[in-house]
Amino acid sequence: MLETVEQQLIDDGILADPASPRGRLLGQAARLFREKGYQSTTVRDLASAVGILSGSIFHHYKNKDAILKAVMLEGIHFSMGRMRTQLAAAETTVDKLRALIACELDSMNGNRGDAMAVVINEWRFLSDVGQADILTLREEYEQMWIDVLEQAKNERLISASPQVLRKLLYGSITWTDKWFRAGDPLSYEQLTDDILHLAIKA
Amino acid sequence: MLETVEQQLIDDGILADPASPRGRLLGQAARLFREKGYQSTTVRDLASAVGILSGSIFHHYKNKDAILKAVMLEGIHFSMGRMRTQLAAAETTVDKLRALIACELDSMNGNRGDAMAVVINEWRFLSDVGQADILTLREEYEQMWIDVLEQAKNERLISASPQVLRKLLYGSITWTDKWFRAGDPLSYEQLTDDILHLAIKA
Amino acid sequence: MLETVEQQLIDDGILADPASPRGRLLGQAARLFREKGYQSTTVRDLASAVGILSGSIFHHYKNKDAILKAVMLEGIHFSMGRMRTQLAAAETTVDKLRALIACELDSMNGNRGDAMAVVINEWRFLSDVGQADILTLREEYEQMWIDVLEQAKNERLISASPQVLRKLLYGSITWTDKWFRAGDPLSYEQLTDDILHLAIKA
Amino acid sequence: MLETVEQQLIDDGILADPASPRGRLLGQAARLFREKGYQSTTVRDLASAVGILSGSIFHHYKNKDAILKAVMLEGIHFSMGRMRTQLAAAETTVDKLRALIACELDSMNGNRGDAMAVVINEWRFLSDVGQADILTLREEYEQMWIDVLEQAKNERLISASPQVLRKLLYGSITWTDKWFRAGDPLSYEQLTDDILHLAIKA
DNA sequence: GATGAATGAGTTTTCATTCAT
DNA sequence: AATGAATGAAAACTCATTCAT
Repeated sequence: MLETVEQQLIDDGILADPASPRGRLLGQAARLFREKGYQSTTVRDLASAVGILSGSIFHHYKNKDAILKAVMLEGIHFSMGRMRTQLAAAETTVDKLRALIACELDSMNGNRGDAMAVVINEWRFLSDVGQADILTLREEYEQMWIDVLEQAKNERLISASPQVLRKLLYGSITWTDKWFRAGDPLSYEQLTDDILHLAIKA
Repeated sequence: MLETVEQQLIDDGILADPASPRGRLLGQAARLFREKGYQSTTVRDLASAVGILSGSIFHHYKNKDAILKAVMLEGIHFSMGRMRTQLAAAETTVDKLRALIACELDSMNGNRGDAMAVVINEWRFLSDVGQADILTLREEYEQMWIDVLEQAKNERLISASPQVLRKLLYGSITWTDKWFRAGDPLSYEQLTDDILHLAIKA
Repeated sequence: MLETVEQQLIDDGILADPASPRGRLLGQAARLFREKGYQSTTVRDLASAVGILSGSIFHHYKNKDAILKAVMLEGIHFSMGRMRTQLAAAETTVDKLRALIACELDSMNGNRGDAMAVVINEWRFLSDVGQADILTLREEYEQMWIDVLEQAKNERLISASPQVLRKLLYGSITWTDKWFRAGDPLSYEQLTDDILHLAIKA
Repeated sequence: MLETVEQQLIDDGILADPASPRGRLLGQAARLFREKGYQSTTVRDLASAVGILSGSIFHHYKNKDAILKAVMLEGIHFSMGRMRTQLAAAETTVDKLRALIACELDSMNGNRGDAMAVVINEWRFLSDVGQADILTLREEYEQMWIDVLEQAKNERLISASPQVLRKLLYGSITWTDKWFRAGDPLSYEQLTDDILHLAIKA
C-alpha cells in the first residue's frame, strides 16, 4: 500500500526511480546529508557512494546546491503523497490526527526517511533561490496539518491554538530522528500514541 | 535574581566574565555559531566580531573545536545553574515541571540563549573528544528532568514513560528556537503553559 | 563577383560548403571564437550552436585544436583567394595597394570576417604543430603585401621600409575589428582611403 | 627623468613598490599575463613566479580578476603619468604628437611595458565590474590623444578625422608589441618617426 | 598578547575527451 | 554519425592553523 503510493509517484515522474543513476545519487545524497550534514558531505563522498568519479556528478546536477534541493523535493513530495492517501482513508478527526503523526514519524524514521530529515535539518544550507522554490510546497504541507488541527479545535479535542500546537508537535516529531529506533524498546504504534496524547486530552 | 545566578557562576570561575576578552569571544562565537552554524563561521568571522585578527584567536583557544566546546560548556553550566536554583524554589511537582520548561525555554530563547542553542544544533560538529568531555554534564542535566518526570509519573500527573516524554518535550522546546519570538503574539508564560499541558492532563 | 571567388574555392574543396555539417560547424566556431575567444568557447558551446551534442563534435574533428586550425585555414584561404583576384584586376600600384587594404579590411569586418579575426586574435592558442602547418600559408599571404609595397617604394610612393610599413598597416587594419562598424558614420571606402593615406604621401 | 615619474607615482601610492610583495606579484602577473594570456596563466603560475604557494595569492588579492584589474591600473597610471610629463615638455604640436607616440610605444615595449600590453590584449577577460571601474581612466587617457590630434587638425598637419586617425595609430602602435624588439634592426627613434609620418604629411 | 603573511590540504567546479550503445 | 554518461586532470578558491616579528 505504501509501496503503491511511492510507485505511483515514480510513474508520474515526481520521484526519481531509485534504480536509475539519478535516483541512486539522490538516495545516497539523502543518506549522507543526513548522516554527516550537507556541509560535511563532499562531492567526492557523493560520487564514491554511487561509484562514479567526482566530476561526473555535475553531469546530473548543476552543482551541489541543486542536489540538496532535489533531495528535499523528493522528501516533501513523498511525504505529502502518502499523507494525502492516509488522510483520505481516515474517518474521524482523531484518526486523521493519528494519521498525520504516523506519516510524519515515518517520514523521518522510515526507510525513505533520509530525505525528509534533510529537509528539516539542512534547510538553512539550501540557497535562497532554492528555498524560495520549495517554500510553496512546504506551506502546502503545513496546511494539511493546520486544517486537521483546526477541525480538532472546533471539536474541542485540543485546547492550544492550532498554530502553536503544530509547532510543538513538529519539534517533538522531527526530534525523534535523533533518538528513536523502531521497536527498541518502543514500537512505532506506541510512539504514535504517545505523541497523539500530547495533543489531545483523553 | 537570575543575574545573581549568572554572577555567582562568573565569580566561581565557571562562566567567563562577558567583559573579559575571553568572555567577549565566547559571546560572539555563540551568536555566530547559532546564526550561521559552526561550519559556516570562519575563524576570521570570529576574530573580526571581537575586533582582532584571525591569528590572534589561537592565543585564546587552541583551535576552533576548543571554542565550540567552551561555548557549549558555558551554555550548559548557565542552564544548569539556573535550573538548580529554580527547582529548589518550586514546591509541588507541577511547579517543578513548569520551572524546568520555563528554564529550558529561556535557555534557548533568552538573552543568553545562543550558547544553549549551539549545544543542541551544533552537537555533531564537536569533536569526539569534546563530546566525551561534555557528555557527563549533559547527562547530569538530563537527570534533573528525569527525576522530576518520574515523580510526576508516581503522582499520576503524566501517563507516558518519563524517558519518552522527556524526549518529546525536548524536541518541542528546542524547536522553539526556530519560530518563537517572545511576546509576538505569544507570551513566554503562555508558551510555558502550553508546553506544560502537553505533558500533564489537567 | 566576390561570391564567385568563394564559390570557386568551395568547388575546389579548399573551403567547406557552409551548408554542409562541417561547414556549419566551422562557421559557428569562427563566430564563437571571435566573440568569446577560443579558450572561453567550450566544446559544448560549439556543439549546441550547431544543434548536436558535445560528444559528436569529435566525429568531425579530432580535437578542439583541430577546429581552431580548420577555422584559421578557412580564413586565410578565403582572404588570399579574394586578394589574388582583386590584385590581378588592379592596374596601378596605388590601385593594388588600395585593393590589398580593402580586402584585408573586409576580411576582418565583412560577413565572412570571423575566421580571419580568429587567425589574428587567437593565433597564440593554436598548438605549435598547428601554427607550423599554417605558417607557410601566412607567409605567402604576407608576401603579396610585401611585393606591392616594394613596388611602391621603388616608385617613391612610400617612404618607410616595406617591412615596417606592412606591420604598421597590419596593426591599423586588424584593430578595426574592435571599433569599426561599416557605414556608421564612416563608410568602407572612406576608411580604405584613410588607411591608404597613412601609407602614401599624396 | 623617467625614473623620476615612476618614483613619484610610487611615493604617491598610485603604483605599488616593485620591491614589496604586492608589487612583485603585480610585476610577475603583468609579465605572465602578457606572455601566456590571462586565461592561460594559472594562479599557481603566479604564485610560483613570486615564490609563494597558490593559496597565499588570495591574501593579497580577493581573486584572479582583482589581480588583472590591479595590473591594468598600474599600466594605465604609469603610462598617463609619463605622458603628462612629456606633453608638458613639448612645445610644438608636432613635438606633442611625437611625444605621445614615443610614450605609447614605450608603454607597450619598454621595461614597464607588460602592464600596458595587458590592458590592450586582455581587456575582454576583465569582469564587467572591473571594466566599468577602469573605463573612466582609459577615457581620460584617450582624451589626451584626441586633444593633440584636434590641434593638429586645426593646424592642417593631419587630414583624417582625429577620432579615426587615433584608432588607426592605436592599432599600429599596440601591434608593435607583437613584432618590435628595440634596436633590432630598427631603433626606437626611427620607429617613432615612421609612425609620426603615417599621421602627418611632411 | 597581537599581527598578518604564509601554508597546504581540501573544496567545488570545469571541461576536453572517450566510448559503449 | 550521433548519443550522453563517465572520465580525470586541472582550475580557482577556502580556511584553520602556524610563526617570525
